Amino acid sequence: MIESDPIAPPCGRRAARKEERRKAILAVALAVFCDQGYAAATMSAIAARLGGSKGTLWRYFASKEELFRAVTDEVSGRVAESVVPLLDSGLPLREALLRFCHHFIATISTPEAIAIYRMIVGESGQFPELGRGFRDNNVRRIESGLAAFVARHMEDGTLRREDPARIATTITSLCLGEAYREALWGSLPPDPAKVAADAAYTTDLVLRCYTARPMT
Amino acid sequence: MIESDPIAPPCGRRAARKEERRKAILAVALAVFCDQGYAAATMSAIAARLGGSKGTLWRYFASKEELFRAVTDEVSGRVAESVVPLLDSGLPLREALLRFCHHFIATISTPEAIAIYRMIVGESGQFPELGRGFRDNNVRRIESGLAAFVARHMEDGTLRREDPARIATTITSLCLGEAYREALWGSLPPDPAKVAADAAYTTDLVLRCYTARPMT
DNA sequence: GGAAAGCCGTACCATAAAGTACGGTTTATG
DNA sequence: CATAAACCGTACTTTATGGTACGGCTTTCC
Repeated sequence: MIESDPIAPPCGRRAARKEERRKAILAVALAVFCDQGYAAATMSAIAARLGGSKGTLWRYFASKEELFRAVTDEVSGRVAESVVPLLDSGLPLREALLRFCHHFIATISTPEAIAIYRMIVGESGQFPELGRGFRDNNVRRIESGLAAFVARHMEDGTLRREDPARIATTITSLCLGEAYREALWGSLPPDPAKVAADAAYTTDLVLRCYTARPMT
Repeated sequence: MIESDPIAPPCGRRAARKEERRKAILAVALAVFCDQGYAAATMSAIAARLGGSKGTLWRYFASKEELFRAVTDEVSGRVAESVVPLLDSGLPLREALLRFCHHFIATISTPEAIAIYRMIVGESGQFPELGRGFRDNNVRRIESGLAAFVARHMEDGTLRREDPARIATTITSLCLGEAYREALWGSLPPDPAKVAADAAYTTDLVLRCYTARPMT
């Protein structure tokens, strides 16, 4: 028998198309899930919006649940990825922290982010891995990044030496202020002024509490 | 005064039974919704667990959605009621705040509280009033209570004069620490040690930042 | 050029759950 | 005691949806 090509992971145009199709499905499913919610979203709706047929959907994902999981997996960590690098900007403490908080609050208050979070929280009674995945892929990554950032500033003497993980949690908790709450509980798009205010307040408070030199 | 009559509302015994029945339905529905989630809970299951028939359910509530709304209405404000009075204990600032935080964190980390919160957040994409009701009946009441408490301690000079509402929000945000997160995202019953630690941490931080005399 | 894979469209199946209908029974009210 | 309301049990209707089956069309691969 003739050997097939042993070295060709990204082989053939066929596999490429397949991958592309998969991404397309995930994207469409994300959109539909986002504006219908998990329960209300139907596979038929997803297929329709995809422009394809239902059969194709089941060729890629064995069930609605699996598709949903794939979607959340795909999306999990997106916030962390977009926001953690900001902490390596090399800017001075206050500016770096402020930028981080601002971007972080703005990102998680997005209608899309809110919709995903709602689904994760809402379904994690039935599927606990959803909540845990969110915690591990998003929250932990962000707080690890923050903790490292904080620790760096302890090294150079700018911040008091306290538990960096605690401070990281404190920062993310404080970021869940008025702006975010209005989005989550009030179903309103975030008000940029409030986002900025919450970011500034968080930054101020943290610096006030944790700078090495006591406040004046 | 009404003597040993077990049910004492002013109306006839018939209306009383009706009210009682309604309460029973709400209680059962709450339980079923809590451990199945809104979508997975079925009216048949509720009727079964109630020991009654489906017809009865529809005599009291026109639809599943209406029943759900009634349940959340009934439950909304429960945390506020159980936790706000703690602020009027007359204890010194630190003790009062610590007690409040401890009780607050413990209450909202309860499996039932988590289950209800998950439903409210999960369904408030489809029914925005749910989230708003939660915010208005629970969050706002709690934070109003806290703000008044804080303002009182500003009056007597214990705390710095800053925006009491902001400080109230800060306190509740800080209470959503490790213990609560483990319950919400990790689907684990709350660890009493962590609850206590989060309460203590929150209290310390707030006092450190907002006591009138700069920290030593 | 021919085989195979992937895909579309559509029709279909099975199931489950919301909501209805109804006859018979208990229970309060007058 | 008679009436009417509330209620139970059960069977039924309707609708929606996850999931399947299949015939034919298009694209990729050799």
